[in-house]
Amino acid sequence: MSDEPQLSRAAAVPRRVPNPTVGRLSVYARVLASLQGDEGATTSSGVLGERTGFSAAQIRRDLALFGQFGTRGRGYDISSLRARLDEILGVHVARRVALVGSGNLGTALLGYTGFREHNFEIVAAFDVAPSRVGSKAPGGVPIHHLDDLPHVASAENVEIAILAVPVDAAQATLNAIARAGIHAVLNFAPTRLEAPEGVRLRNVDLSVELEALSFYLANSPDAEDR
Amino acid sequence: MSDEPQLSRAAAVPRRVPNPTVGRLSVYARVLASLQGDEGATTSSGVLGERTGFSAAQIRRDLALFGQFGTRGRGYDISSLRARLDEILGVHVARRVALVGSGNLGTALLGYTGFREHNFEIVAAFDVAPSRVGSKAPGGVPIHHLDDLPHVASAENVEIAILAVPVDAAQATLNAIARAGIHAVLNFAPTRLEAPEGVRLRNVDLSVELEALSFYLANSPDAEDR
DNA sequence: CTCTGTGAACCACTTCACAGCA
DNA sequence: TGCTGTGAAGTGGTTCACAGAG
Repeated sequence: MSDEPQLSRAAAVPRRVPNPTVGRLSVYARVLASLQGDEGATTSSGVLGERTGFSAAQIRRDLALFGQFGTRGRGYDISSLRARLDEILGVHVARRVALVGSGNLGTALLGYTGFREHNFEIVAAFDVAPSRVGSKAPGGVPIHHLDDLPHVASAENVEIAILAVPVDAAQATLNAIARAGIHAVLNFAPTRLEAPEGVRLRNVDLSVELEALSFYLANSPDAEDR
Repeated sequence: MSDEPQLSRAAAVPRRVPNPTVGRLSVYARVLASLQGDEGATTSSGVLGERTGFSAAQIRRDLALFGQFGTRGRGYDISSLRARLDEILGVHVARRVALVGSGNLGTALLGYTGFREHNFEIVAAFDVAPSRVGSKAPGGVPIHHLDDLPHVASAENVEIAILAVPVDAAQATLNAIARAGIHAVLNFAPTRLEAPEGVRLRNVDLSVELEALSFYLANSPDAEDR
């Protein structure tokens, strides 16, 4: 069972995929979407390289991880590669997302149209502030009390949580999310969280990003010329 | 001049710093801030490791890049290490930031209190929508027309731009930012941008983050057990 | 005995370079 | 001929493990 004879192409997702590859797959999918043209149109690792800023070799290597979709001499079929990438990324089905924390940032995220385009659907929001609970966020998403998370999450089949609560509440809220059976969390709270068993956690940390920029300003490798 | 005899500690910022290290330094600084206690209190790479989730060896390696601030057997002096990190990160002086694009996400960022805490100050916002230009964003930050960027940026000594415009406008706006003499940009537009000469660009891409989470949901390494 | 600073080993990811198929 | 897929080499970052300072 370790070596089922591949019917030439296709191929399942391999045991281990390098972390950086996952992010790039998402970029490839986006570029392919913008390239999508006539039936049967193809592209190449070279073109994708120009459009994505990654090297052609890198792209071939990434794609080859999942099987061989290319045709030597011709390149990759745009629409079938795109379909396969969506499938690999699991975005061929709509993903149901909960927004936990409906403050400033949280509600701004609700207004971000990119989610829908990428097949992510925010189906519920949560908060603890009495002023917000019970109302609807912009876009008509109902705001529930955090205590209702387990119930609502399972009723709504939530798969991903966006965590946008204050730092002090972040770890406890993350734990509650985990207990509610949600296994993927995108955290915006600027603090290092301990991921509960079985939970995939990714962090978007504005402070870290800004401080990194500040670092480069302060230590510009070629600051002398301006 | 390549080898001035270090007066034991201190040490300038080295030629090359690994990219991941920069982000970690920011995390160390944050944890040190939360640890700050009595005069002369110390901590160790072990403790910092617990608090940050990075390995103790990793932390020692990162810090040693910038000189030797530790004392064998005792650890690191909390407040002096913190001060030195702030200096290395360039956040011992306030950094002046412009917000370019004052839509949903942009204004939400204005409400993010973390900036001030970390010594980043949003001094101006920009937009092209007549309905927004001329008004003040929440927090009292004036919204200028994008055309005034060069003028305002230099008058206000803006060093960092936060780019929060729609995808179609992103590259052109980035170019305008570069022409205005700003050399560090944090981009929220979900698209791969070409950084103009001399511009440090960092990306925060929600779609990529969510698709990465989706990937792990779809290909959970241990999906069988739940 | 503790905890740093650091060579050396290790590992993960990337790039090179080319054989081979269309 | 053009472009993929992939061994092999290379690069960069991390971990090990320990000498040595306090």
